[in-house]
Amino acid sequence: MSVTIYDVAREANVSMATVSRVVNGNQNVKPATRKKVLECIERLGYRPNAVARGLASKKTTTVGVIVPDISKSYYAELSRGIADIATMYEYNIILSNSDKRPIREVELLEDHLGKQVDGIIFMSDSLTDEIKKEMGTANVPIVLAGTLDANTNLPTVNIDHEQAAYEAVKKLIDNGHKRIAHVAGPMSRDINKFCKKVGYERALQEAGIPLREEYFIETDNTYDDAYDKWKKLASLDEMPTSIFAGNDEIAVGIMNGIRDDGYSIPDDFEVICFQHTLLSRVVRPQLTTIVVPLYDLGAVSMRLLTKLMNGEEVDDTNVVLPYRMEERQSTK
Amino acid sequence: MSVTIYDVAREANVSMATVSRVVNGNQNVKPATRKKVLECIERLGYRPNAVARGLASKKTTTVGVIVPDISKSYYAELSRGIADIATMYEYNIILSNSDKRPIREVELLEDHLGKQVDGIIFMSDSLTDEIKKEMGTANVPIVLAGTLDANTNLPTVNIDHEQAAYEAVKKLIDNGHKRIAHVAGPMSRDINKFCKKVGYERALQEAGIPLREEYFIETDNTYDDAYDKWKKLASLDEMPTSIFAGNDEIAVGIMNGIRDDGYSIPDDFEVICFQHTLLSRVVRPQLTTIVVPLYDLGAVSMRLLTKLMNGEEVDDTNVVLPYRMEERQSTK
DNA sequence: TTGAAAGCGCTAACAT
DNA sequence: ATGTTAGCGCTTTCAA
Repeated sequence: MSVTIYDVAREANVSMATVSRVVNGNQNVKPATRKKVLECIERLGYRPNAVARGLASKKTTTVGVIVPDISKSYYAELSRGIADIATMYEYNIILSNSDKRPIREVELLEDHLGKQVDGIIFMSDSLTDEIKKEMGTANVPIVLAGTLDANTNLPTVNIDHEQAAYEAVKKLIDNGHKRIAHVAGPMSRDINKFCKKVGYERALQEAGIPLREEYFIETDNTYDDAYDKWKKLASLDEMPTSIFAGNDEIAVGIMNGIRDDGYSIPDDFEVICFQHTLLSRVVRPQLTTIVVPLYDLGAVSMRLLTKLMNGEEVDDTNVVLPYRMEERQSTK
Repeated sequence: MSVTIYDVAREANVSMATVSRVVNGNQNVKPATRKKVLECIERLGYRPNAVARGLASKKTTTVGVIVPDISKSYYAELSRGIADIATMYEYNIILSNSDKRPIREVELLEDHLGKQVDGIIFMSDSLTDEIKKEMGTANVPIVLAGTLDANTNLPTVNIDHEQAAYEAVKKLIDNGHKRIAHVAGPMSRDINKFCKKVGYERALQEAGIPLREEYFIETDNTYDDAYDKWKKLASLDEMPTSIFAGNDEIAVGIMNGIRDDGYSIPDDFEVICFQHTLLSRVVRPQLTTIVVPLYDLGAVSMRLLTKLMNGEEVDDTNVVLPYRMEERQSTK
């Protein structure tokens, strides 16, 4: 079949061990032998079998990435950050979509572990007890990226969503608004429920503005749903004068609703949101946003994972990355 | 360390062969034995080692996916199609970004082959001789997804971009336009150079409209570049009256340029483009587009690959998928 | 229906 | 600096 290390050894009149040393860049090889071996490798078209290597060395230089849906640009961007750092440290990535389904998440974890990945980066809306239990059986490090970790002590990488939401709403308050709606993503996502919403409420309370149930709208995170939900807000006796949206896709849905009703932004309504995609910059008016460093979340997660896989001591395994606000045209 | 097939065998008082049969669903096992083995597997928390299995069976149930940039929604969407079919056939995916760099593409192919993937799905702008040569050394099937294949006979999955471009431009012509610009993606991408541009030219020629050099604009496929390039068109003595854009991101750049110059769409300019993202639907006016079935391109590629990996006879390895035009507000 | 045994292609002591 | 020799954990004949 295909050429093995043994074929190369025979061809070069050395042992497999020597070929192995050459392939792995071990210095204990006489330059002349190295040259000879390299020539045979080239001539025979030898390509080391990583599976055999993995079995023998118990390391696959592969990490698992479990993501809700790679077709969402949020995760696509994050994954690119993961991939670049993985490449830098010579790891491959096995990428799987969970669609946030707990059963599937457990299956995938099991599956990746069976494939002997050296580590895993996990993303989800919320961690079930089952998945936590499954993670407990893993013998390789796991890092949660952009995923809240309630009462486990798994390594995580995040931004301070609560504070970011607070600042976003604070900006609206500072601009004089008292009627501020929050059009959120699904509450099944912990970050929405325990961070963004909480930050929104904290800002209002701090300003002495009472919370109004009718100003809180939950969406399924899609443009279309957000567009529809605008009607709810529009039908209120007392409409809000500004909107804090969970992300830019939601914000654009709301914006188009506002616009189609003949109102204008930022004159009639001010809008602010978390920025996940290009959308924020290309719609008109451009959206004022909290810029989420998605690429960095991925990159830092992977970097953290490499340390963990190396058995390095990590002082703080709960990394919090900075974010920034970008003021554009949807606020004054 | 971790529990192996041998541990299970001992615990269940059977041979490894029997455990292997149970794990692999082989029918030649007495139900009682199967039950006993299954219990031990459960009790010991045995998890089959896919690396060992891969070495022994010479199949890894893993396919390689080499993509220019997963953070682009074009490829993210396509990859999701690949992933879903892969899951259906119980394959894992190793996903790598090439950034379209030929050297990197060759490295990645080599790398994936070394990992003993059972097949590869490859995406790129253009195939260099080196990559074709490298592909020749592969002992597993390779499918090109959304990637033009000049004079090789690799399996491919595509839509008829030339015809689609022709129809898009034809629509503009039918709407009475004679001054039609083509704002294209980079010509380094074969599909742009040999399909979309050619379809544009064919439509014009067929209508007896002479090609004008100044109406052909190349961009780097980004919103920002397209936005800048609008100025070129705007500065012409005789501006075009309609634009055929390579994709929606380019189209939105052009649209915003048009709009910022105080013109209106579709009254002053009509715009049509290929649809790669959500953008087409959420901008106002919504864009008339050629809808590219990205998910299906991925799914069909993976389905084709499974057949090839199974050694099935495939009558036609150059699949051409249908597309459709969606008329929205950027044309009359 | 079950077991024994020979690899799969490599790494990693241990020798020399 | 190089070779010898066990495995790594599984699948897969071949026997029984």
